Amino acid sequence: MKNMKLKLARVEKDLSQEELAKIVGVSRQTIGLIESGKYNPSLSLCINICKALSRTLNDLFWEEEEK
Amino acid sequence: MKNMKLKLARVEKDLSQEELAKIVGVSRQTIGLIESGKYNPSLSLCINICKALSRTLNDLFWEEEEK
DNA sequence: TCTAAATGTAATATATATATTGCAAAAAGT
DNA sequence: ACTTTTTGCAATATATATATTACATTTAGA
Repeated sequence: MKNMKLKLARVEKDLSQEELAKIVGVSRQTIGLIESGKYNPSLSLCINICKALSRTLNDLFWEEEEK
Repeated sequence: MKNMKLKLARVEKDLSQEELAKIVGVSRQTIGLIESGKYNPSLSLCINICKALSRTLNDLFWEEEEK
Protein backbone atom coordinates (compact mmCIF):
# COMPACT_ATOMS: atom_id res chain seq x y z
CA MET A 1 0.00 0.00 0.00
CA LYS A 2 1.02 3.61 -0.38
CA ASN A 3 3.43 5.19 2.03
CA MET A 4 1.62 8.36 2.99
CA LYS A 5 3.87 9.07 5.94
CA LEU A 6 6.83 9.32 3.62
CA LYS A 7 4.97 11.55 1.18
CA LEU A 8 3.77 13.85 3.96
CA ALA A 9 7.22 14.12 5.50
CA ARG A 10 8.66 15.00 2.10
CA VAL A 11 6.03 17.63 1.39
CA GLU A 12 6.50 19.08 4.88
CA LYS A 13 10.13 19.63 3.96
CA ASP A 14 8.99 21.26 0.72
CA LEU A 15 10.89 18.80 -1.43
CA SER A 16 9.84 17.35 -4.77
CA GLN A 17 10.40 13.67 -5.46
CA GLU A 18 13.27 14.69 -7.66
CA GLU A 19 14.91 16.85 -5.00
CA LEU A 20 14.65 14.13 -2.38
CA ALA A 21 15.98 11.61 -4.88
CA LYS A 22 19.04 13.74 -5.54
CA ILE A 23 19.71 14.18 -1.84
CA VAL A 24 19.61 10.46 -1.12
CA GLY A 25 21.32 9.50 -4.35
CA VAL A 26 18.65 7.53 -6.18
CA SER A 27 16.46 8.18 -9.19
CA ARG A 28 13.21 10.08 -9.04
CA GLN A 29 11.35 6.95 -10.09
CA THR A 30 12.64 5.06 -7.09
CA ILE A 31 11.20 7.65 -4.72
CA GLY A 32 7.92 7.70 -6.58
CA LEU A 33 7.61 3.92 -6.52
CA ILE A 34 8.37 3.74 -2.82
CA GLU A 35 5.72 6.37 -2.08
CA SER A 36 3.21 4.50 -4.20
CA GLY A 37 4.04 1.24 -2.45
CA LYS A 38 5.31 -0.61 -5.50
CA TYR A 39 8.86 -1.11 -4.29
CA ASN A 40 10.37 -2.88 -1.33
CA PRO A 41 13.31 -0.56 -0.68
CA SER A 42 16.59 -1.57 0.89
CA LEU A 43 17.29 -0.76 4.51
CA SER A 44 20.13 1.60 3.65
CA LEU A 45 17.89 3.55 1.30
CA CYS A 46 15.21 3.79 3.99
CA ILE A 47 17.81 5.10 6.41
CA ASN A 48 19.08 7.66 3.92
CA ILE A 49 15.54 8.86 3.28
CA CYS A 50 14.90 9.15 7.02
CA LYS A 51 18.02 11.22 7.53
CA ALA A 52 17.13 13.50 4.63
CA LEU A 53 13.71 14.10 6.14
CA SER A 54 14.83 14.27 9.78
CA ARG A 55 12.75 11.25 10.76
CA THR A 56 13.40 7.77 12.08
CA LEU A 57 12.64 4.38 10.56
CA ASN A 58 9.66 3.98 12.84
CA ASP A 59 8.36 7.40 11.81
CA LEU A 60 8.28 6.59 8.12
CA PHE A 61 8.32 2.83 7.66
CA TRP A 62 6.85 1.12 10.72
CA GLU A 63 3.16 0.33 11.01
CA GLU A 64 1.83 -0.33 14.49
CA GLU A 65 -0.05 -3.61 14.65
CA GLU A 66 -3.77 -3.30 14.75
CA LYS A 67 -5.09 -5.81 17.29
CA MET B 1 29.30 -3.11 10.52
CA LYS B 2 27.81 -5.96 12.49
CA ASN B 3 24.28 -5.76 13.75
CA MET B 4 24.69 -6.67 17.39
CA LYS B 5 21.22 -5.49 18.36
CA LEU B 6 19.69 -8.02 16.02
CA LYS B 7 21.92 -10.80 17.27
CA LEU B 8 21.15 -9.98 20.90
CA ALA B 9 17.42 -9.82 20.28
CA ARG B 10 17.56 -13.19 18.56
CA VAL B 11 19.56 -14.81 21.35
CA GLU B 12 17.23 -13.31 23.94
CA LYS B 13 14.40 -15.13 22.21
CA ASP B 14 16.54 -18.30 22.28
CA LEU B 15 16.42 -18.71 18.54
CA SER B 16 19.18 -19.98 16.28
CA GLN B 17 19.84 -18.24 12.98
CA GLU B 18 18.18 -21.18 11.29
CA GLU B 19 15.06 -21.00 13.45
CA LEU B 20 14.68 -17.28 12.90
CA ALA B 21 15.25 -17.78 9.20
CA LYS B 22 12.47 -20.33 9.01
CA ILE B 23 10.08 -18.05 10.91
CA VAL B 24 10.67 -15.10 8.58
CA GLY B 25 10.90 -17.25 5.46
CA VAL B 26 14.48 -16.72 4.34
CA SER B 27 17.61 -18.84 4.31
CA ARG B 28 19.92 -19.22 7.29
CA GLN B 29 22.68 -17.54 5.32
CA THR B 30 20.62 -14.43 4.84
CA ILE B 31 20.17 -14.03 8.59
CA GLY B 32 23.85 -14.66 9.20
CA LEU B 33 24.91 -12.13 6.61
CA ILE B 34 22.59 -9.47 7.99
CA GLU B 35 23.96 -10.03 11.50
CA SER B 36 27.51 -9.81 10.21
CA GLY B 37 26.70 -6.60 8.33
CA LYS B 38 27.42 -7.95 4.85
CA TYR B 39 23.92 -7.55 3.49
CA ASN B 40 21.65 -4.60 2.97
CA PRO B 41 18.31 -6.29 3.64
CA SER B 42 14.99 -5.24 2.18
CA LEU B 43 12.54 -3.26 4.27
CA SER B 44 9.98 -6.04 4.26
CA LEU B 45 12.55 -8.52 5.55
CA CYS B 46 13.55 -6.10 8.31
CA ILE B 47 9.92 -5.75 9.28
CA ASN B 48 9.40 -9.51 9.33
CA ILE B 49 12.46 -9.95 11.51
CA CYS B 50 11.22 -7.26 13.88
CA LYS B 51 7.85 -8.92 14.23
CA ALA B 52 9.44 -12.31 14.85
CA LEU B 53 11.55 -10.81 17.62
CA SER B 54 8.87 -8.51 19.06
CA ARG B 55 10.86 -5.40 18.29
CA THR B 56 10.50 -2.32 16.09
CA LEU B 57 12.60 -1.07 13.21
CA ASN B 58 14.20 1.52 15.44
CA ASP B 59 15.04 -1.14 18.02
CA LEU B 60 16.99 -3.31 15.62
CA PHE B 61 18.00 -1.24 12.60
CA TRP B 62 18.25 2.42 13.58
CA GLU B 63 21.46 3.99 14.83
CA GLU B 64 21.16 7.25 16.67
CA GLU B 65 23.42 9.89 15.22
CA GLU B 66 26.47 10.67 17.26
CA LYS B 67 26.91 14.41 17.26
C1' DT C 1 37.16 -35.79 24.60
C1' DC C 2 33.42 -36.89 21.43
C1' DT C 3 29.43 -35.63 19.17
C1' DA C 4 26.02 -32.71 17.44
C1' DA C 5 24.41 -28.26 16.78
C1' DA C 6 25.37 -23.65 15.32
C1' DT C 7 27.77 -20.52 12.56
C1' DG C 8 31.05 -18.87 8.84
C1' DT C 9 32.18 -18.89 4.17
C1' DA C 10 32.23 -19.72 -0.83
C1' DA C 11 30.27 -20.76 -5.66
C1' DT C 12 26.73 -20.42 -8.70
C1' DA C 13 21.84 -19.26 -9.93
C1' DT C 14 17.72 -16.42 -9.68
C1' DA C 15 14.65 -12.69 -8.43
C1' DT C 16 14.07 -8.09 -7.90
C1' DA C 17 15.52 -3.32 -6.55
C1' DT C 18 17.23 0.43 -9.00
C1' DA C 19 18.94 3.22 -13.20
C1' DT C 20 18.01 5.20 -17.47
C1' DT C 21 15.33 7.19 -21.01
C1' DG C 22 11.29 8.83 -22.75
C1' DC C 23 6.62 10.38 -22.92
C1' DA C 24 2.06 11.52 -20.99
C1' DA C 25 -0.79 13.46 -17.54
C1' DA C 26 -1.58 16.27 -13.79
C1' DA C 27 -0.65 20.16 -10.79
C1' DA C 28 0.92 24.67 -9.93
C1' DG C 29 2.28 29.46 -11.38
C1' DT C 30 1.79 33.36 -14.28
C1' DA D 1 -5.23 29.74 -21.43
C1' DC D 2 -0.44 29.02 -21.36
C1' DT D 3 3.94 27.46 -19.41
C1' DT D 4 6.59 25.04 -16.19
C1' DT D 5 7.06 21.83 -12.67
C1' DT D 6 5.81 17.61 -10.77
C1' DT D 7 4.33 13.08 -10.99
C1' DG D 8 2.96 8.58 -13.26
C1' DC D 9 4.05 4.97 -16.17
C1' DA D 10 6.47 1.80 -19.41
C1' DA D 11 10.58 -0.64 -21.55
C1' DT D 12 15.00 -2.23 -21.17
C1' DA D 13 19.46 -2.79 -18.66
C1' DT D 14 22.22 -3.54 -14.54
C1' DA D 15 23.41 -4.35 -9.75
C1' DT D 16 22.61 -6.82 -5.84
C1' DA D 17 19.69 -9.28 -2.35
C1' DT D 18 18.57 -13.88 -1.63
C1' DA D 19 18.45 -19.12 -2.51
C1' DT D 20 20.80 -23.29 -2.83
C1' DT D 21 24.33 -26.47 -1.92
C1' DA D 22 28.31 -27.77 0.23
C1' DC D 23 32.05 -27.82 3.40
C1' DA D 24 34.83 -25.90 7.31
C1' DT D 25 35.00 -24.11 11.82
C1' DT D 26 33.37 -22.99 16.11
C1' DT D 27 30.48 -23.75 20.08
C1' DA D 28 27.76 -26.37 23.32
C1' DG D 29 26.35 -30.73 25.66
C1' DA D 30 26.99 -35.42 26.98
